[in-house]
Amino acid sequence: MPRVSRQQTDANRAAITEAASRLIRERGIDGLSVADLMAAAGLTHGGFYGHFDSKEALAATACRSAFDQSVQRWQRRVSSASDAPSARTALIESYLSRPSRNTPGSSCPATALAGDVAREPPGAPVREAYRDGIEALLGILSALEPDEVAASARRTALTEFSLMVGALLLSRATAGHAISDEFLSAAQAQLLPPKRRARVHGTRRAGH
Amino acid sequence: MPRVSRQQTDANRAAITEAASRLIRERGIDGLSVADLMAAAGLTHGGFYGHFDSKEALAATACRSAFDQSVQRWQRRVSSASDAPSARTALIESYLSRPSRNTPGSSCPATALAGDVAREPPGAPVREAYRDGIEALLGILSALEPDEVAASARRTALTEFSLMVGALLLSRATAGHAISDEFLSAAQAQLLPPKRRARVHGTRRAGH
DNA sequence: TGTACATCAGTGAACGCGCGTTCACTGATGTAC
DNA sequence: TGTACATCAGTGAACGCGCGTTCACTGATGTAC
Repeated sequence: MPRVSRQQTDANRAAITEAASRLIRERGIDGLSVADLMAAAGLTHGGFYGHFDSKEALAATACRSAFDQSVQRWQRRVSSASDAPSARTALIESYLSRPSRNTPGSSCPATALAGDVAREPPGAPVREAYRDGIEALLGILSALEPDEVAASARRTALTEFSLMVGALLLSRATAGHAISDEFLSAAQAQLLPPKRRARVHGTRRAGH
Repeated sequence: MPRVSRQQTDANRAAITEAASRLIRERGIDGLSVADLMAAAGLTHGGFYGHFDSKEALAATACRSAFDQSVQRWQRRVSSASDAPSARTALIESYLSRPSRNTPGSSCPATALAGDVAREPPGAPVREAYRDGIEALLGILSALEPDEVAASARRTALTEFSLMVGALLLSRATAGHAISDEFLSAAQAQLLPPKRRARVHGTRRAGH
């Protein structure tokens, strides 16, 4: 069954990228093997190098794909909200939820990949992808801040995003203990005005 | 040179633990090999299993050792400060500094290991060690909060600690770009009263 | 439109390598007398 | 205190395994006529 149509080739590449974007968030860069990835995409491992130069290049593409998904999800939430404050509330409630904590594979790569990217060497391609993704999410968040001045809105977004990432990651690292939920609810309480605050164990979908 | 004295045996075990506590923060749990670890401790790899049951057990011990070091460092800072607010300021300035960002091997395991521990299976021994360490650091931090009520001080400590971990980790993952320093300075500005705020590029020692 | 054939996407065996772990061995240590 | 010897911490070769990557091969696709 070799020599597949160009259309099928494109679909295969998309399947590999999609599987990689999920598996890299679940297992980390080193935890994802080429053989497992190709199997998840319904192919055999030898074909991998027809689509990507190396696992390193794959990691960067998978990271970019994961951020694209997150950016689109954030933008969709913003579009469907009545105003900036309620969009901001929806984003934060979703981000700091149990479903988000429990399904890293479909969650925000900023949190899922932070530890991996932090250990990558300076010139690694995945670092550029990660930085670009962070800037894109920060741009969306800062536009929702009530701050009048842009520089001030960015500073606010930087600290709020840091808090969201830190709380979600600590919640994952302590999952199974009571403190795991405490991280989520304390961060929600800090970020959201009391009136609009939602319970951590809400019914929102996974992701952010 | 086999059959070393009991004193030397204890010293060797301490050397392995110390090397592991540093290397696991630098390279992660999976990134640290038994052979590299034993070489760093000045021994050959075969002797590892005379000291630890498995690499999994080593990870838990190394995690505990790293947190012990952090707890002691925090307590020393608190003891040498004139009052709670200045102790809190010293801790935060040190945590959110460039030296801390650049030397993960001697930095806080809460940040360095969060991503690794988050991916460990539910029963992994390192999870217990991590949780115990987080609670110990939170206990120190919450005692420095001005909140009158204990529950309120804990909530404050939970969000402040999440912000510190998130900002430091994002700073590492974006190192080499201007935004890396922005994460540190924005979090400092958020956590510290303007008057006492210090520059990110201060001359403090690495660590936290 | 139909035929001939070069292209090349995917297959699966194979590569060298480093991993965690085991184990027969060594010889200084620590103990029994 | 001195001697004989059992103990056992550390050595280094070896294990099976999975990793990233390569490559000869296959045969449907896509093109040239």
